[in-house]
Amino acid sequence: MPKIIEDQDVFEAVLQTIAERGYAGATTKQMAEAAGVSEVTLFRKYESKPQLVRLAISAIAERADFSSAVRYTGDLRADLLRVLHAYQGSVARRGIFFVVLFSELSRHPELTDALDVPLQLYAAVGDLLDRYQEEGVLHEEHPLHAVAALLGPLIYTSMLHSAVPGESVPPLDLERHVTGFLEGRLV
Amino acid sequence: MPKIIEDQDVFEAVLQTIAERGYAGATTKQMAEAAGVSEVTLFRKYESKPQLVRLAISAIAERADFSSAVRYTGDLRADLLRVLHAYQGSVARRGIFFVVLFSELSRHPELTDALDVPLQLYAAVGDLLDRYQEEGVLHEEHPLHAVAALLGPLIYTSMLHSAVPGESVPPLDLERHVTGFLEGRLV
DNA sequence: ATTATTTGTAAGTAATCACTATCAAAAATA
DNA sequence: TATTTTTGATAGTGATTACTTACAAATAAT
Repeated sequence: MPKIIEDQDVFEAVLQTIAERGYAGATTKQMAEAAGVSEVTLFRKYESKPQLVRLAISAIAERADFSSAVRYTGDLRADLLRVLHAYQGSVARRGIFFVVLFSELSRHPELTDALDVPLQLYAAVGDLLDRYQEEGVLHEEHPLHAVAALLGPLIYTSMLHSAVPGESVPPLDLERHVTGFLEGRLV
Repeated sequence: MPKIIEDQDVFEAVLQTIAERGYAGATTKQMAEAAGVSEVTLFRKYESKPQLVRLAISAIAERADFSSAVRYTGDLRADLLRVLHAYQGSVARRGIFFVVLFSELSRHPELTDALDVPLQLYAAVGDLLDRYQEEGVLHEEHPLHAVAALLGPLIYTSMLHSAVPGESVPPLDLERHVTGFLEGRLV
């Protein structure tokens, strides 16, 4: 009973499984089950586990299209909000996937190139902030530190959210977060 | 050639190994090697892998003693700096361990109680920030969101640091970070 | 209707995992 | 010195891993 297998669906299931069990902890059997596909098909079409994961990451990165979200318009607040919404929608939403990526994949040499995807995103956000610094709108600091202040709390929150299910940790209010980033929290 | 095995050293090696390979990815063989101890000894003394990890986490939590770092003095800036230094020194320093803890250990039911350690720390920091909010010194927001803004960037930076070795990502300037947290980045 | 393609099932591979049993050697204790 | 305790080396357990082979069945293309 061959059905048409959509790569996109398989990739989605793969990333979901990794987000839940970690890269080493996620078995190809689990991935196949999550994708509703036979394990054999996974190897037939994608060769190996690292190759499958690599393809999945590339696919999601293409679809996310951060490059269009990270752009300069002169409206700092709007630019930051757009970045945060894009990040929230496509990265933080996948639970803790990128955290796992960073903490585990860097040790798997055949997968380290997958790290380029988020690293380039962070660099792009850094460039954006750097431009506003040069304009004198933002205080001077290492752009990557500014990126940390902007995206770090999102990662932290999604981390907490995945560890403590329920409503004890409400989702970040992005507008408020941008305000805190720009104007601080002092009354 | 029996030598005296110090639990503390073994625990340190265990956490180090997990920080590097993830919980599922860290083998008992690797842990034994890192500790300079035979793998058999690990099982003789600590029973099983999850038990060993549980003991290691408890031991490090006891030694860290965050409760003395998180306290109210009325000097907001000093209180925040003290918290950040404590966090940087004992958590962020262990590479990415706590991130791995959050992303993986929540799936291993026998280890979930280890999550209480950082969760209680975050709650304590939240209480501290909440108090300053009630005094009218800080803007009102969900305390855990304020904690995210305070600690999230540290986690993000240590994540980047472990993924991209070298000097491309300089360590966070904690004083500057507190300033950004309190006063924002707008010129 | 025939063929080629795609998938599933079943079985099995070698490697690795957490973990155990056995025995000898080194140190601490007496 | 004699004895007990602690550790290491070796070998092995069954389970699970990523991955393969072989064959049948379902669809798509012709």
